[in-house]
Amino acid sequence: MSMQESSGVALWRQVADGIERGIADGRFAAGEKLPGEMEIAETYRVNRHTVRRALAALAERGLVRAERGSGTYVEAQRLAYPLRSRTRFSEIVGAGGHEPRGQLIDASSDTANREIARELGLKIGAPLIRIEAVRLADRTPICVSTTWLSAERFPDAGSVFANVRSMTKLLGHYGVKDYHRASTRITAAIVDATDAARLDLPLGRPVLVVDATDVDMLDQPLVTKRSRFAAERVEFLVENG
Amino acid sequence: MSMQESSGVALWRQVADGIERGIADGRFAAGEKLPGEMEIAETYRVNRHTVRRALAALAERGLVRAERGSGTYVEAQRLAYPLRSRTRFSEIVGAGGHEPRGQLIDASSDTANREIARELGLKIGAPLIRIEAVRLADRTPICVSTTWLSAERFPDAGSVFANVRSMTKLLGHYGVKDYHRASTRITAAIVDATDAARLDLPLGRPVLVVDATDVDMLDQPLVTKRSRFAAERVEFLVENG
DNA sequence: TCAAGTTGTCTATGATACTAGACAACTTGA
DNA sequence: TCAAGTTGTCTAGTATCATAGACAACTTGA
Repeated sequence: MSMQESSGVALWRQVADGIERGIADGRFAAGEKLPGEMEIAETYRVNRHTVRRALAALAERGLVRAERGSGTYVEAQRLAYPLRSRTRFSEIVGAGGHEPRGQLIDASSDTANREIARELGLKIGAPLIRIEAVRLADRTPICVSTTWLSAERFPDAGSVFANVRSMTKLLGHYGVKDYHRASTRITAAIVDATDAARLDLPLGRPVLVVDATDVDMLDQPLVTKRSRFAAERVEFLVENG
Repeated sequence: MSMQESSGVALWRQVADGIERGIADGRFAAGEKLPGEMEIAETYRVNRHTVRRALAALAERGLVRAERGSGTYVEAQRLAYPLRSRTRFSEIVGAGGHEPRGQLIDASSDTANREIARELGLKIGAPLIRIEAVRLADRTPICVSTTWLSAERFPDAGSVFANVRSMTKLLGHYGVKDYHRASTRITAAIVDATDAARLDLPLGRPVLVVDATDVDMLDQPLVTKRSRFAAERVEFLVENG
C-alpha cells in the first residue's frame, strides 16, 4: 500500500504524536504497558520499524521505556520536587498524589570527618549515627540518602528510624517539633553500582546529588545528609524569591 | 550544511508553515509579492527547490499564486459570501471592504426552456432577455452569471443593465423596490474555457455553480440566474436558523 | 531593445524514510 | 521446561526528501 498523501510530516512522527497524545490524555496511564509494536503498527497501518522509530523518539524524551521481551511501558511522570526551606519528602510526595515510603538499608556508627563536623557543629571525630535509606513514591525508588546525626543527641537513632521510617518522625521522637533546611547544594553524577541496585536503575544513569543540612528553630544543626536522586524520576523546582 | 535535527517534519513543510504564518499574521499582505524564491531559500537556509516545494503546497491550497517572470503573490483573502434571503452582490462585497463592480458581457434575446419557464412562472417558449455579466470585487473577477428575465416585463433590460451595471438598479428602473432570494441551489464544476477567460482563471480550476431565483415582495418571480463563482476566491456562508 | 530578475523545468546525486523479512535475545505464564 | 509473545538487530529494496547546477521562459524597468 502506498502513501495516500504527502503531508510533510514523517509517518513515525505522526505515530509518536499519536502515542504521546494517548499518554497525555490518560489513555495510556503511567507505568502501564503500551500495546505491542506489532499491534501499534497495525492500528496505524505502518511497518513495525516505523513504530520502533516513533517509540525510540519517545524513549529518548523519557516518556516511555522499552523492556526487551516484556513490552514498552509509559514512564512515570517525573516527580516535581520543590526545593523550599521546608523540605519534607513525605509531604512533597504525598502532595503529588503518591504514597511516600522509606526503607532502612543500614544504620551504623561513624565518626565525624571535617565536613560533617562543620555542618553539624561538632568536633572532628565526634560519634555519629549513619543511616542509609531509600525513599520511594508508591513503589518507585526516588532517592537513596546517607544521613548523619550526632550519636550523643540522638542515641539509638538507627533502630528508631527502622520503626518509623521517616526522618520527620525520627526527629519528633527526640522532641524536635519542627526543623527546616539550612543549606542545599546540588550536583550531578553517574550512579554507582550500589546505588544503582538500590534505586533499581541501570548503570550509567545520572543521579542528582544533594548535600543538605537541616536545623531546628534555633538554627542548631540536627542532621546532614547526602541524597542521590534518580535524575529521570524527579525534577527539582527552585522557587525564586 | 547538514540537517541539525531530525524532527520528522519535512523541510519544505517547515518553510510552508513559516510562510503561511507570515500570511496569517499580515507580514505578507494579500496581493503582495512574496520575496523571491532565492531570497526565501536564503532566509530559511534551504535549497531553492525546497522553497518551490513549499510554495507549490501553498499554491495548491490557493494561498499564493506564482507568476512566471514576475514573482509569487499572496492570493486575496477569500471573499466571505453569506447566503441569506437578502442577497445583493454589491452589498456583500461592499461590506467586505471591497469595491463592487459589474461588467456586461452580452445581452441577447432567448426563449424559455422548461426549467426557466418553471422558475419564472412563464410558458415554455416565452420571450426572455439573457444577460451575461461578470462581477468583480475591486479588480478581481468573482463570478460570471447568466441572468434571464421576462422580455415582456423588462423590455430592453440589456441596455439598461449596460448602463447601471447592477441587477438591483436594473430592477429598480422597472419599479421593483425590493426583492429577495426564493431558492438557491449550489453545485460545483470545473470551469469551462469561456468562463475561465472571463474570470481570469486557469483552466481546470473549480467553480461554484449557483442557480438562484429572485422574487418580489409578492413572491412573483423576477429573475433567474446561473452564476459561476471562482471557488478559490469566495467562501459561501450558510446561516443556520 | 536590452539587461536584470523572476518562475518553470530538466538532470543528477546523496541522505533519509518506509517497507519487508528474518532471526536473535529475552520475559512471561502455563 | 517449554511455548508464546515481546523487544532488539540485522539485511535489502523502493520511494521521498533535499541539494546542486544549468538553462528556458517570462516580466519588468531602464
